[in-house]
Amino acid sequence: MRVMKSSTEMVRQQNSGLVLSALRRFGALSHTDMADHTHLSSATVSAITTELDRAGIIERMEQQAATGRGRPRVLFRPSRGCGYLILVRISSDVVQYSLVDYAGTLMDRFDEARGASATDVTVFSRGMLEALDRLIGRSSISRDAVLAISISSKGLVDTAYQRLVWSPVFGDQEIDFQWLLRDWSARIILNNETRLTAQAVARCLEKKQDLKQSLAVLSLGHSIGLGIVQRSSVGALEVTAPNFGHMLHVANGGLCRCGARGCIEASTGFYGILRTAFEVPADTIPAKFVPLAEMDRIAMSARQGKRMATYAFRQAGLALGQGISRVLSLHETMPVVLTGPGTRYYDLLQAGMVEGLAQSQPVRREGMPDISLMDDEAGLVFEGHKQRAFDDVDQDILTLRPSASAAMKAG
Amino acid sequence: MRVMKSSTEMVRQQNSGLVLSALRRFGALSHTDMADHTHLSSATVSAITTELDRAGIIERMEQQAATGRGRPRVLFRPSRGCGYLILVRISSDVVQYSLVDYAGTLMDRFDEARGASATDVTVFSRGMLEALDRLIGRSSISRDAVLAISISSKGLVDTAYQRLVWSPVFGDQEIDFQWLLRDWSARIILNNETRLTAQAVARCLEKKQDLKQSLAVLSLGHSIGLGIVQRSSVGALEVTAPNFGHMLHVANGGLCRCGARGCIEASTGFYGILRTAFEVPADTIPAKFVPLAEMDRIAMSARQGKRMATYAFRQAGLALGQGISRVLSLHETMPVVLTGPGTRYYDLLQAGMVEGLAQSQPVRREGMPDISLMDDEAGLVFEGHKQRAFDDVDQDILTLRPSASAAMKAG
DNA sequence: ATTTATTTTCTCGACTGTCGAGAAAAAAGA
DNA sequence: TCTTTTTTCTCGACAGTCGAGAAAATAAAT
Repeated sequence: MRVMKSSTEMVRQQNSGLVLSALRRFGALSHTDMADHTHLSSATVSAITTELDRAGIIERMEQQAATGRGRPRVLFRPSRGCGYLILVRISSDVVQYSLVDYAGTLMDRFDEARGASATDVTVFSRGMLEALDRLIGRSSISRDAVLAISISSKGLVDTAYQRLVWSPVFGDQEIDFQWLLRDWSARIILNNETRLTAQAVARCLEKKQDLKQSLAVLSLGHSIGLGIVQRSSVGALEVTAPNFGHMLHVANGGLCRCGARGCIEASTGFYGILRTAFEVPADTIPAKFVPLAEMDRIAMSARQGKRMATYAFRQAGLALGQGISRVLSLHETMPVVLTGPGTRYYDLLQAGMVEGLAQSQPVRREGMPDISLMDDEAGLVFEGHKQRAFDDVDQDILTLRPSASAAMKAG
Repeated sequence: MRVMKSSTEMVRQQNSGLVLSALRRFGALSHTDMADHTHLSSATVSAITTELDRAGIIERMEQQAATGRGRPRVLFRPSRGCGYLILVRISSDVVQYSLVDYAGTLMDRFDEARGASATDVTVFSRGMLEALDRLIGRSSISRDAVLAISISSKGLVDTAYQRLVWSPVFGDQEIDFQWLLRDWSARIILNNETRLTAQAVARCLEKKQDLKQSLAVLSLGHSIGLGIVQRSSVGALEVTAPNFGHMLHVANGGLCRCGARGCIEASTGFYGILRTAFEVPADTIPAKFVPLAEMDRIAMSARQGKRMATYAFRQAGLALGQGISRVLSLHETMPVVLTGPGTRYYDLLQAGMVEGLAQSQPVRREGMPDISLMDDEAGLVFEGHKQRAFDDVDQDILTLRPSASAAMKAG
C-alpha cells in the first residue's frame, strides 16, 4: 500500500514526535513554548507532556532563575537517564567513540588510533567490540541502556541492512554491523559521513531561515563525498548521500581507488591531485594516504606559480565543477556548501570549478550556484550524527514506551 | 515547521483520500473491497462513503449482475458529474486536447496540428484558449465544472509556478500557463512529459508487484527525457523529471539545441545521430525536426553495415550509457525502462550503451541494470496524466467539499 | 501584610475520529 | 417458507484535539 492509514492513536504518536523533536531542537522548553513551536493547543501539549513524563521520556528540569512576573515556567527536556547513544566515527586514521545521553550531552569520548593493522577487518571488529565495552564500562552503563549505536564512515553504505559495502579504509572488505553487534539490543545505524554533514548543515540553515528548496554539501579530502538535502512533497527534509566521488567524470580517465577509471575522485581526491602534480601516469595505483602536509607543499608551489601543481588543482576543480553541474542537472539548481580539509585549497580549485560549471546547461540557464565554505567538518559530523540517531531512536521509543505506560496508568 | 501537526479532522481527510485513491486504482469497489484495500474497518468505510456520497464526490453504481449468494454488493465509483479534467499534451507536431470526466473516462478528444505558426507563443496561446473553449463547448460543460487543466510538454518545466521555461517547440520563449489561463477557476498543472510516463510505468509495475525500490524511465526521440521514481521515507512514490537530456555528456561536445555544448541530447537525440551519421560538423546548428522516416533510413544503412551510420548510433548509445551510469551513481542501481520512438533503434544503440555503462563504478559493483523496452508512449503519457491530475484534484476536493456538506448535514 | 496584575499550567466539556460487534438487509438455495 | 450466506449498516466504547476558563504561582503595587 502506498500510504499508511491514519488513526487517532497515530495522531497522538505524530504529535508526541513533534513535541519531542521541538525539545531536541531547542534544548528545553516550557509548555507554552512547545505549544507555539508545534502549533498544538496548550491542552494537547499538557496531555502529551504528562504522558511522556510518566513514561520517563522527558523530565522536568530543576528550578531556574525567575523570568519575571507570573507563574514560573517549568521547563522540560529529554530525560537524561532514558537511554544512551553511542556514536562511532570511522575516519582514515582514527576511530572515535562518543557516548551521549538522551538529552544530547556528550558524556565520554575517546579516540582509537588505527595502527599498522589498519586495514584488517577482523582486527578492527575485535577492537570495536572492546572499545564499545570500555565506553559503557567507564560510565557504568548497561548494554540494555544503549538505545542506538550509530556508525559513520566515508564510502558506500547499505543503509537498509547496516553493511559497509566499500570504504576507503577497508576497500572491498564488507562489514556487517548488524551481525557484528548482534549481542547488543541497541538499534544499529550506519551512515555515510557526508550524509551527516549535510543533515547538520541543513538544520543549521533551517534555523537561520536560510534553507532554500534544496542543498548540496561536498566534502573535499582524500575522497570526495556528497550529501543532498531535499524537501519531500510532505515538507520533511530528506537527506541522501549519493556515490558522487565515484560518478564517472570522463571515460578512460585516471585509475581510481575503487578500481574503476575516470571517477571524479581520481581527479579531485588528494591522491588524484598528487598524481597529476607529480606527472605520475594516471593509471598508477593510487596512494593509500596523502598527509595534509604533502598537499600543503603542492598547494604552496602552485601558489608560487609552478605549472604542474597549478594544473593539478585546476584539473581537480574542473572535474568537481563538471560533476556538480551534473548534479544540478539531475536535481535542480541549489546552493553548494564545501567542507572538509580540501577547502583550504579553494583558491586553487576555484578557476577550474567555475570553468567546469560554466559550460553546462543548468548554469548557463540559471547562473552560477551559490558556493560557500564551511569549516569544522568534525563538529558538523557529530551534530548530524546525533540528529540522525535521535530521529530514529525517538521514533522507536514513541512507538513502544508510552503505550506500555498507558497500561500502567490504567492498572 | 518540518512536518504538519495532526488532528482528528486530518485523519478523516487522509482516510477519505485512501478510499478515493483505491477507487481510482480499481475502478469501482464495494464497501468490503474498500475496507480490504485501505485496511480500514467496515464501519469507517461506511462513514466515509456516506459522507463522500452526500457531497457528490462518489456515487453508487446502478445495479450489476448478481455475484452469487448473499446481499448484493453496491459498487461505488467517483461521481461522473463531480467535475471534469482537461489534459493538454504539447508535442512537437501536434497539440492534443482531451476531456475526461471525474470517473476517468475519456469524453472527447481532438488534435490541433501546429502549422507554420508553430513556434510563435502568442499564436499558440490564442489557439490554446480557443481550443479549450471548443472542448468544453462540444460537451456543454461550463468552465467552473473543469477542476483542472493539466498540460504536458517535453522540456524544462517550473512545476511550482506552472511556467514552461524551455521547450523543444518554443525554445526560450517562456509560457506562463497560470497567467494564460487566469480566467479559468480550474487548477493548472504543468508536467514534464516523461514524468508522466514514469508515473504510469511505476503504477503499472506496482500493480504487478514488480516495482523495485526505484525506477528510471527514459524517453528516446528527437529529445531525451528521464523520469525517476523513488519511494520516499514515508513510503509514497515520488516522481521527478530531471533535466537529463541536457546533462553534460562530455566537455566541448556537439552543439545542442539549448545552446550549450556537450549535452547528452546533442549526441543521443535524433538530430545528434543524424549529424554524426552524415559527418556534419558537431557545432552545426541542430535540425529543427527529423522525420522518423529519415531516422529509419539511417538505421537501415547502419544495419547494412554502413560505417558512419553504425558509428552514430554507437556514439548515441555511449552517451546514453554514460549518462545512465551517472544517474545510477547519484541515486542507486535501479531498473531502466526505455520508451519513445527511439526504442526501435535499440539494436543499434545497445552496444554503445553497454560499453558506456560497463566502465563505470556502479555497474562494475552492482552489475548491469535491468533494461527493458516499453511501447505505446502516448498511452502511458495519457495514463500518467490522468493519475497525476487526479492526485491533485482529489486532494483539493477533499480539503474543501466534504466539510461544506458537513455543515449542510447539521442544518 | 495584603492586594493586584501577570503569566503559566492545568482541567473540563464539546467535538470528531476509529473500531469491534452485532443487527439488519437482501439474495440464493433447500 | 425457511435457512444460509454475504454484505451493509448502526451503536456504543474508546482515543485524541481544542477552546475556554479555573487554578496556581510569582512580582509589583499599595
